[in-house]
Amino acid sequence: MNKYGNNSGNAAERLDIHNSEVPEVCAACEARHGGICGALDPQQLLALSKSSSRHRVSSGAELVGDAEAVDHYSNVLSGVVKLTKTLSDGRQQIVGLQFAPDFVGRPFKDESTLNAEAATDVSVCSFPKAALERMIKESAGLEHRLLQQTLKELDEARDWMVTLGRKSAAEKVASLLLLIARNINPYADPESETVEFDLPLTRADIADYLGLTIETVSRQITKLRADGVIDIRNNRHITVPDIARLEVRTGA
Amino acid sequence: MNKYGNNSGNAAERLDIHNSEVPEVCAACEARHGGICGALDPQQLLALSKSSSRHRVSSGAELVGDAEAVDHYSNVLSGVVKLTKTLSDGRQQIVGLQFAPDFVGRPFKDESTLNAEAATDVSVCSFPKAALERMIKESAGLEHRLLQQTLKELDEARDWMVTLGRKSAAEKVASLLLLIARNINPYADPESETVEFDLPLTRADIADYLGLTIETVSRQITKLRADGVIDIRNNRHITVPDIARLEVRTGA
DNA sequence: GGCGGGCTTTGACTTCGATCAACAGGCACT
DNA sequence: AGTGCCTGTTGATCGAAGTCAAAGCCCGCC
Repeated sequence: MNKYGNNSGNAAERLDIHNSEVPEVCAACEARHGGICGALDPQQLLALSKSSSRHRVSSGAELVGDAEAVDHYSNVLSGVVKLTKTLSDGRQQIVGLQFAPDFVGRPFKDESTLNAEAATDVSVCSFPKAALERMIKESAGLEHRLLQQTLKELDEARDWMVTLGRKSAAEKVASLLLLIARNINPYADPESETVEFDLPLTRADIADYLGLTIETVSRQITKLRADGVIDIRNNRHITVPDIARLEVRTGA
Repeated sequence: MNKYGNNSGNAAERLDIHNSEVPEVCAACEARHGGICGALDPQQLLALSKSSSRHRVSSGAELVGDAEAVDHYSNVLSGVVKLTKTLSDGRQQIVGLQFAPDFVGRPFKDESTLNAEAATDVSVCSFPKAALERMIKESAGLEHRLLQQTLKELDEARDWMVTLGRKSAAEKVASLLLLIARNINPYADPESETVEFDLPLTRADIADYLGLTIETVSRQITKLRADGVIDIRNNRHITVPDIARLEVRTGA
């Protein structure tokens, strides 16, 4: 079994013979709508798809190791990837969550400065670092998409800094639930007042994302449930009957 | 007095007549070494400099307001700019510090999502949003520089998330002093073990950057001084006799 | 069905940083 | 010199979140 877990397959095997058309594997791909591949024309898509491949990564498996040489990038197609940093004494902090169709990787650096790990079972489309960097040089649109994605991540990181630095434990937990509710199902009606989803994170993950302990996270979730803001089944399945009530709990 | 404070002057007034040469105002500019203007050739530099102008912004003045329409971008030439976010009830968090020759502004968005304010007296080179965005379309190199700068800021934001989420108050204060020591004087020998600088932030700013109160910041600084890790004169001038000893205090 | 291990919850107690309050130093202005 | 303001320091007390400990729940496995 390779580092991606099981069930890998090379995308190039099933390419359409008409190379002016969108490659079959890319045709219904998340990453072409909102993801970086949306910047590519059919010919470029074909070129990239020749060296790309889809993988399933099982929960807990590592996509990119901290301080490890990076030789490939990925697009998340489904599932959630957590980006973590660890201090020398073992304290850990999740610094970002990547949902479909986000890009995973740090362009223009040979070594990763963080750890990317599957929080749930994940499927990704991976391609060699060199192939993408070559394509960046040829396609201004691709670099533009990368810039847009990076700016989006920077905005999100800065929003989260406010959560980490200035919110109470109760507000932090509410903020996380809201973040997940808004990202986990990209096709949900954003106007709908009731939302339902499976938590992609364990209590330990939540604690690491919020800068809390698992006990504190558990207590705050219990309180939200006791107050009727959320409903929980099997510790993971969450129902938010009224998103606006959850928003109030985030502290703005 | 305009919103930049005093002493503004239009750069185009003193342009060299040989337009294949680097414009005089840009010749010795910080932003051409490491800043985004380094990506421009002399002709492009001339074009941009025609609509750009240098300003002095006095400490405390606002460069960009939150939720305000953005019509210009800037490069920091000297001094320190703080980027802040504020919750509806007034709690504040500094989400980034910009030193020379950093770029200030959020490309491709009409409204700012944060507040940029001069932490010290600052000098900047500003240019219209439209001029830069036009130039981005023409020069792939410029967009590449912007991407590099954005990736750098994202790395910094994520490092800081670890500080906010997982470090003790003592480690936070040490981390901040180290950050400033490393950024305030770009020409200092990075190998030198003793460093000296003026704090560009008030205790309140430090508290807002670290997610603490001013009292806690003050106590931790007092402790570092008592332990001989730093020396302070006039509340602002800091001497670090041995950078390695400060690093140990950051919790790594 | 019963066993075992991982995840989660709950409770008792401790601690770090926040809050409240008083005061000290520096500086501008009268 | 004297006053007032702003920034920073120090002390006393409080409370939110951490730590330590025990028990419950869920699920796979024998």
